[in-house]
Amino acid sequence: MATAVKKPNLIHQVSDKPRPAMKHLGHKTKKTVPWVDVDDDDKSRKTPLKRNNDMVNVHDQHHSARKSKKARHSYLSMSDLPSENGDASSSNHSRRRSSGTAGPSASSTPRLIALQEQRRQLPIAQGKDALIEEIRNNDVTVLLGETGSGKTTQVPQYILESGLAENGQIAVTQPRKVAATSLATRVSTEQQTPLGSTVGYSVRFDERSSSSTRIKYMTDGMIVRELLSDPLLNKYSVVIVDEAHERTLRTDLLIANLKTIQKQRNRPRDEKGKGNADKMSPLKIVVMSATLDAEKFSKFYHNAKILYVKGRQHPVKIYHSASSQPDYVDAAMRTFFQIHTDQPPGDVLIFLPGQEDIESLENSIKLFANQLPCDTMDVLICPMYAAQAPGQNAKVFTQTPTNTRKCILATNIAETSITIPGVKYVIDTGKSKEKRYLARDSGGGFDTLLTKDITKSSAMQRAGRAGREGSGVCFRLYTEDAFNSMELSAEPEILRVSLTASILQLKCLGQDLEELDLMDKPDFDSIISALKTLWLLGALDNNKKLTPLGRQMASFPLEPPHARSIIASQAFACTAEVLNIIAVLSSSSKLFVDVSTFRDEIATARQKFRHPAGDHLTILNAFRAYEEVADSESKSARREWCRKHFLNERALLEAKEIREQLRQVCARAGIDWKATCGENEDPVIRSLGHGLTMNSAFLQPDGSYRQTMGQSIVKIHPGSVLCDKKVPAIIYDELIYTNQIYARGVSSILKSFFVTHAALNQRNA
DNA sequence: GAGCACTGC
Repeated sequence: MATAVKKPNLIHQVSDKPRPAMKHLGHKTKKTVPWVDVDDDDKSRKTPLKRNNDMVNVHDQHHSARKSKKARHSYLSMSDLPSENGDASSSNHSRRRSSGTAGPSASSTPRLIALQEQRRQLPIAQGKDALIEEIRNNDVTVLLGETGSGKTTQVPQYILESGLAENGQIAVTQPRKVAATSLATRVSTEQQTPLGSTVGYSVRFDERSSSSTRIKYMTDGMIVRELLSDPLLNKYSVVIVDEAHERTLRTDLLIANLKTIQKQRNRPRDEKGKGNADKMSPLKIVVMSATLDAEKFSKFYHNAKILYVKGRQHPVKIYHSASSQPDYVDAAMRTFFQIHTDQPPGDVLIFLPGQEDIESLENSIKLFANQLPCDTMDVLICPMYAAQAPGQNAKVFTQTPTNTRKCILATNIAETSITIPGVKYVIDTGKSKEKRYLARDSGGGFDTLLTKDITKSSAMQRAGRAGREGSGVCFRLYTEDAFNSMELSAEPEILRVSLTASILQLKCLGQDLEELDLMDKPDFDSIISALKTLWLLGALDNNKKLTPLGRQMASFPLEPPHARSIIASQAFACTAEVLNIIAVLSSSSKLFVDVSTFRDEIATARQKFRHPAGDHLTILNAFRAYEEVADSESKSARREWCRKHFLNERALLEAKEIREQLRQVCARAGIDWKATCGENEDPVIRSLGHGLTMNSAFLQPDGSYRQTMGQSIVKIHPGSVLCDKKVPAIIYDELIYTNQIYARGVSSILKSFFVTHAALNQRNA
């Protein structure tokens, strides 16, 4: 705990130390502020973010790139681009009805006129013609656009108006569902067409598009899934990969596939001839990134041209700590009170790695806030993290009461996923938790979840959160040197997650991950580990070739072990039960919410669902109980029931949607999803066992559990109903290393299962 | 006695 400090006046203590690193103090030359101002001069007060070292580097990189003969990169700032006469519909290339995009005559309401005016004011609007020209002349274009440039909403519309996509749709991929749906809504408003006509979206469980759809916002997972039915993506004539810098696993797979698809689709075209007698229409690729690694995308696509568009952000003043702050929770608290007592009103957003630190800081701040003089503003603390009880997170969005300063304690959830209004100050601890898969050639790999230093991109993103509505201030609890030595951007996901599902999916496309032309190639160990898992599940044969079982597994939108469990349930006639469990496990939110203050109440409420066989059947009990209530009660009664039992209804509602989708897949595969085993639940565990064979452990004489595939000692996670129980053998959903290796989602299983299962596998092999 | 960043099909 960080509450070693007893008196509020000690808040300033840290700043009384010598400050050798200090170069310049801001306008407030208070001795007590230990901050280093990164703006040595005031020339760029308008865009202090640009003053960051890596932004400067971009210029340097581009300058040197321009000199190099090989690289074709150019630095097109908005001032370099020819400006356009303002009316988008006057574009020479516009062959479509102008949809009233910017023409004043077409707009009817003042709101729409304002909207079109807003569009014209976006930084990217001035570079429109040059941008379209580049896209027209190049197969691949890399667009580096800062936040607020308008690239995501405008570029697809420019392409549509230019007629570049006449033979197909324009796909715009996003890593997150909310982004895809909200962008589609926004852009369809701008186009003055109903959502789902000209502009639509496609995300899991939700599709709004039609045969007339020209611009389709979709998740990257969705388009990778589409590869299975349309390997050349013939539907699309332009694919825009947005947020490419995030380097999600699916974005990387898409980028690799687009390269080979483009080679095939653009090949028959005669270099000179415009006559497109070929059946295949060419594909244009636009890669959009918000950070500085655009070079990498360019190199990957044969030195594709990089275009740069300025962003629009309010100025954010950045201070670095003069010395490093090992106890970042304590440092965050001191900084918060410095802001609270010295700075004008405005909410504070503090970035912390996890729930534990958030709770600890919440307690410290509460303790001190009570001791402040009466004339200071009140403090309203809003913790915010994904695992938090739903409804608690909503507190963040409520209007801050008068004479109150909101203090938001958030994880990375507030970095990209959620934008919180009213934030003027950001405190950045420089830390986040990162999940990383540790492959073991024994096959018993596991995830680690450890606190790590963030990257420069991340630090800039966090600082930017202070400048959403007006100028802001960001206090970094690390030195400028520490910032300079940070990695530029996060390691791509493909290098740190389990590849099991992706390798299976690629096998269905006839591709091998190890032969794919990827921007970053994963470790050999990681591939071997995934191949081994797939072989164990029966998805691959001894020659690494896809089996019919593997193909069937890939048809489920699930992790291979879960898909395997469902397929196994057919033989045990308990598909109904297994689907219920897998659906809840696949839900993005947790069913059992933990609020530490109600621990005892939660334990009592959960007792009702507790199943001696473990977590899987406990989940089944809870889901069944909910469905009984759901059938007979009103919506509000259901909600109340969930609240009373500390169940997250959102998880249950999502599980029902997933279950419906899984039932459809089952029906297509000829699996009877209605098959039920009734009261005898032993077959359920057996089905799960077929999917989780590699996730099993045996009890040792000393009372610990040891992996069956690997040598690690694992502990049952405290959140499990089997915690502290000693059963001969367990299966688990996942293994996660924090302080120890914990097994989560645990069920008891007969040891003999593994003997018969192994025999069965051998016979099949 | 002890605990868990975030996505996606």
